[in-house]
Amino acid sequence: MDAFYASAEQAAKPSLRGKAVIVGGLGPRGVVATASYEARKFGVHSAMPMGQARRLAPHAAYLVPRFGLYRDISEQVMALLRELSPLVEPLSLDEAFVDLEAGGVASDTASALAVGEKLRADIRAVTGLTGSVGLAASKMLAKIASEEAKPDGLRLIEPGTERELLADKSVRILPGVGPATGDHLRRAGITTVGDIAEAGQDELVRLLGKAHGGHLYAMALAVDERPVVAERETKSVSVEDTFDVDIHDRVRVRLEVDRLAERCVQRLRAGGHSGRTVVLKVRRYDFSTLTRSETLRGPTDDPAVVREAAARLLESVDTTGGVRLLGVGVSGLADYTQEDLFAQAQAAEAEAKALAAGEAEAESGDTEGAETPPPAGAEAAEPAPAERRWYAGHDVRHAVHGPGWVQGSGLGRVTVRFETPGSAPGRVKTFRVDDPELEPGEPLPLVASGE
DNA sequence: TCTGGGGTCCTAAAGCAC
DNA sequence: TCTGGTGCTTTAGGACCC
Repeated sequence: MDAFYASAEQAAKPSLRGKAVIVGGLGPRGVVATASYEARKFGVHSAMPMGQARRLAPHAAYLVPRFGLYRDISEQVMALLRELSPLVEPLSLDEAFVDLEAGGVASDTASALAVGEKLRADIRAVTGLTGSVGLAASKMLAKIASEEAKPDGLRLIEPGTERELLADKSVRILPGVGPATGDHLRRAGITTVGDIAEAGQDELVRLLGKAHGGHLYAMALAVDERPVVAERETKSVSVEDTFDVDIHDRVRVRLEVDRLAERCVQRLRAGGHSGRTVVLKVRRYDFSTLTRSETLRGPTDDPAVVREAAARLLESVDTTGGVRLLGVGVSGLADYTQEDLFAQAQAAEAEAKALAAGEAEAESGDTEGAETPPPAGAEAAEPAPAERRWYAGHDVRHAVHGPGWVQGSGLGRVTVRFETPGSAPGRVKTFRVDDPELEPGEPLPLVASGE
């Protein structure tokens, strides 16, 4: 999908069509998730700090992402892809590989082009958004083709022309070559894909190591045998928060770690998983990042267990100077099964017994494990009841004026633009943030579903 | 207003078993 | 018993992707 989040917002908000739209975190440390093509003309691009984007495009519309909406659209598109083939590999909400051969599509150029154009038309009809299609003999080349097709295009790489096509391109177009590897190669005098092919496998392996070097050399020769894999199982689950200002208070750090552990376990459970390894991530004031991990004897999805492991890991981290980000993750995932439950119950029982035995022998000293966990989810995030948050870009409904979206808020006021995906650009009105006639709304369908 | 969040994969070191 | 090699697991970090 082209500039996906921004395009979805433009489709939902008529007044933003043709305008610079930037979707991302709006806090002091936010970054750009997606910039519309109009915004890209100002030099704004993804991963750019929001402050820099505001300097480059001060008049753009700045919106908070609405993942629920994007997920719904994504599901519509993925459903279209699954009509083409059972082998669909989503890369993200807005990208996927499709193995057309497995879908029984004839392998000639004309058939592929026909399927690609029909898909683009279907995506537009169903979602109201444009998507681009890359057609080629491998995942790498299809991806490169789709990049070249954007926006709103289709590109087919003819078999046999691959190496020629790659030769002059920057090494950065190859998957797996980011800033670090790009620099590394440049220092060795390698800047194009052709240079890699010329340098030879031995040289690449010497520069980048066996796995990475060998892989890259193959890519440079347009050799990519990676299959399209429909269902890849999750390997880890994590949550992290960057704070608007660094946290110095050790007690607060501990509290945030508890909350993150709680959230992490919720997600873990929602996915039907349990895991053995708990990971704590700390980004310090100077952006240095460290992780600490602990592997348990068996998989768990118990919030108390994860919280306590994370707290233990925190003990080994120096946070003087301030903490910018905290994260808690669980890896070593196991399917959540009866066996796990059984093993857990047994482990808990054994632990309880050991503890009881220990206490019986010596009822002094050892404070470990004696502290009672705080009541689940209690004093945590208790939002001040009067203070409603109105997020830029989110849908609202007014008792008199109907559906609209938040254009901005501050100083006790919230500005709403009243328009819907199918309407003409709408008018703006301003209300008090606690206006009883104003309430949060649900995203409206981008395409009228009337039959 | 310098640098998000959720992942994956690779590497290297260290500890341990054999 | 000492030593060496090997291979697995755990841990930490880094690069990369969208």
